[in-house]
Amino acid sequence: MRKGLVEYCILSILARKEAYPSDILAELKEADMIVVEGTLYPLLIRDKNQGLLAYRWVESTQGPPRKYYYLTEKGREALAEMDSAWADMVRSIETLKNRQ
Amino acid sequence: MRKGLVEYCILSILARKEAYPSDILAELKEADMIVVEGTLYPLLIRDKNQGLLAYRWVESTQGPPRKYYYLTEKGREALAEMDSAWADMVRSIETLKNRQ
DNA sequence: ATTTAATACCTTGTTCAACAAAGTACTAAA
DNA sequence: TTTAGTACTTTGTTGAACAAGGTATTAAAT
Repeated sequence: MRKGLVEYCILSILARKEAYPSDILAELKEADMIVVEGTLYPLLIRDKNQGLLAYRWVESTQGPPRKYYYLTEKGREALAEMDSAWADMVRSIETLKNRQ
Repeated sequence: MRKGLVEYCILSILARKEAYPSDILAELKEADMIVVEGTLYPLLIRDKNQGLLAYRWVESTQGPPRKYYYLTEKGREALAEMDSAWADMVRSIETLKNRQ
């Protein structure tokens, strides 16, 4: 019911611009959301296999080439549903909290 | 990181008034948060064993006696931390979403 | 050339919240 | 003394997230 928040965050990040894993981890960290590599990589692979994400190789001047991930159309649709589910969840909590 | 939202909801409900499981399920449902018995009962027992909740038996006119659960002082402290964690999470999502 | 350090990516095994699908026990009315 | 309704419990499963490793590539240092 409320699993997949990390996935939601990652799709949200990639909705703005393509990024490679270290970029994503850095953005999550800036938002005070600590996620480790062992969580991120399998998640990216899973979403790629489901057709939500795709990637392209990009050469780096400071090391090995990087996998830049970006949202597919299917990924944007999935994100739209997650936006809705997240809004529902926030509303649910508010409902519970504001009840007298 | 973001597990335990059901637990958060239940403690929030019990922070207002004591309740027995069916009451809790009804309140969750009103807030559009579907939780099943198989989730609720073990969770109540777990939190009771951790000292966050306690219960008292109350006779019912329509069936067997009920376990009315209520928050302990330790439970209120735990809830305060969850309030903070939830606020952090909402803030994190907003941060990610509002970035240009 | 060869080692070292940094970067990038990947894998295996574990944990535990939540769920599914049962079951048991008690109460009251038929 | 069944039947139906309510209340509570248990066992097994799933899967997101984590912990703790590993391999591969690149560039700089030796």
